[in-house]
Amino acid sequence: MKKENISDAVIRRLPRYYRQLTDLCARGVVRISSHSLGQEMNITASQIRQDFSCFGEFGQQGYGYNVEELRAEIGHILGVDNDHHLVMIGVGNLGRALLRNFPFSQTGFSVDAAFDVSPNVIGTTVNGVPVYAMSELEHYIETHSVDVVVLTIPQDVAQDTADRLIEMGVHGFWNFTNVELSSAKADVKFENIHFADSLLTLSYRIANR
Amino acid sequence: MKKENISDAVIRRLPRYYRQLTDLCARGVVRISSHSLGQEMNITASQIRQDFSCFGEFGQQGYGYNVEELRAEIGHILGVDNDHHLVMIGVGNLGRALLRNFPFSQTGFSVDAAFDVSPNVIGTTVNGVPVYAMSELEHYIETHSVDVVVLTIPQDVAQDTADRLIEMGVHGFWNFTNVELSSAKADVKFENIHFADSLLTLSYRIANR
DNA sequence: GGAATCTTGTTAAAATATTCTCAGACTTAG
DNA sequence: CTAAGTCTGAGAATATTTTAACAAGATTCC
Repeated sequence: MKKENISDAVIRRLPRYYRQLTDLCARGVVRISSHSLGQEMNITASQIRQDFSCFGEFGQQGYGYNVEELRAEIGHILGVDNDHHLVMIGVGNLGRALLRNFPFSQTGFSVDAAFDVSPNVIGTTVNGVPVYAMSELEHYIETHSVDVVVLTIPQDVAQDTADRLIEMGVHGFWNFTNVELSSAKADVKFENIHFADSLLTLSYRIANR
Repeated sequence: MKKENISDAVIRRLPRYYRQLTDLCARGVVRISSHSLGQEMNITASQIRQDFSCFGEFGQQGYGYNVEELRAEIGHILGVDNDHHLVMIGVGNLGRALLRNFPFSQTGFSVDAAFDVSPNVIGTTVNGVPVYAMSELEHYIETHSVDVVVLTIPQDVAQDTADRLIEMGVHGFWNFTNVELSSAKADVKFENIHFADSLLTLSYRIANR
């Protein structure tokens, strides 16, 4: 039975399923039951079936799931076959590392442009992505379709920059700054990578293990 | 009433409290009630009080919380005043970006060394951190105290490397590779930064907003 | 083809997490 | 000093998430 509102907990597990299924594909596994998938992932079979059932019926009784088919379904749910357009704001060490290493295309994103304030990088390209001056951002957004903006900028300009972009209609932010961004508009989505938060939870857990 | 087992959900909120309190400190705010803190953070006052009560009684009826004091308490719980030792394995674009930008010392970590296989970086220093050959890793770990290892290496060597290190007594991993690491030992803690998972959840949410 | 075995999707139960409520302690203002 | 107002921490009530149970469909093996 398809569900209307999918909980955040479920959504956050989807990429992990997708990864595992990609791996199974690569290993040539053709079919898998929720039970064995659960064993591999250290998740209960119940949870897996419950999760999948939010989106449809992908399995067959007595057989299990076809790995390739299930992978495609979850990929589709996550939007890996979309053609989302993305621009990066801030081409410092982190921004450059992402442009060079991260497989954007495998996740359904094409990186069209990057922006920075530094004359050192303006006019260059990083891994084929042209770097423009921040002053050109407004015009760029108005004349191109941009689904997601990656924020790898200093934290003191993060909220202001986001506000400007939201005003121009951007509704997806991949935020690497150490601040909690927010918007009055409910359909603007923020996804944060908070390095410090992550390391601090590890700090807590190794001290209290 | 202090609790014995703290849930993961609570632990993951602590760094956010810490960040907000740091900000309040900087703004010169001396006291704050759970209610107003909740308003600023978009969290219910109940949840805040419930969370804090897992660790002790930090507030005062009729007054609220002393910002500086509460910040210190939470910092202490998270271990920002610890002196954890950390080494980085893999000095590619991402590793370098972290070494250059991430404020390790503010989170209670000192970065003592980095390791890589590439002759181009072995023998250099990045932001004051010496880069050694991977072949020296074993000896280094045996002769130094290492609490956390940062893994910024290719995913195909991630689990093997982790296994070697666990064998040598490392029990904290900050994992940036796109694989799920695991260990039979329960006191080994993994904290993952899965970039792709993060972007995929954003992809889902902008498509289903 | 038929019996035994699997395995799903769903519903129910159990476990967790969040929110509500309120007595009692403290603060502030007069 | 007193009265009115504020705010915490704890316990109770909800809500959500996870796990268990199971009927029914499908597969496999003989």
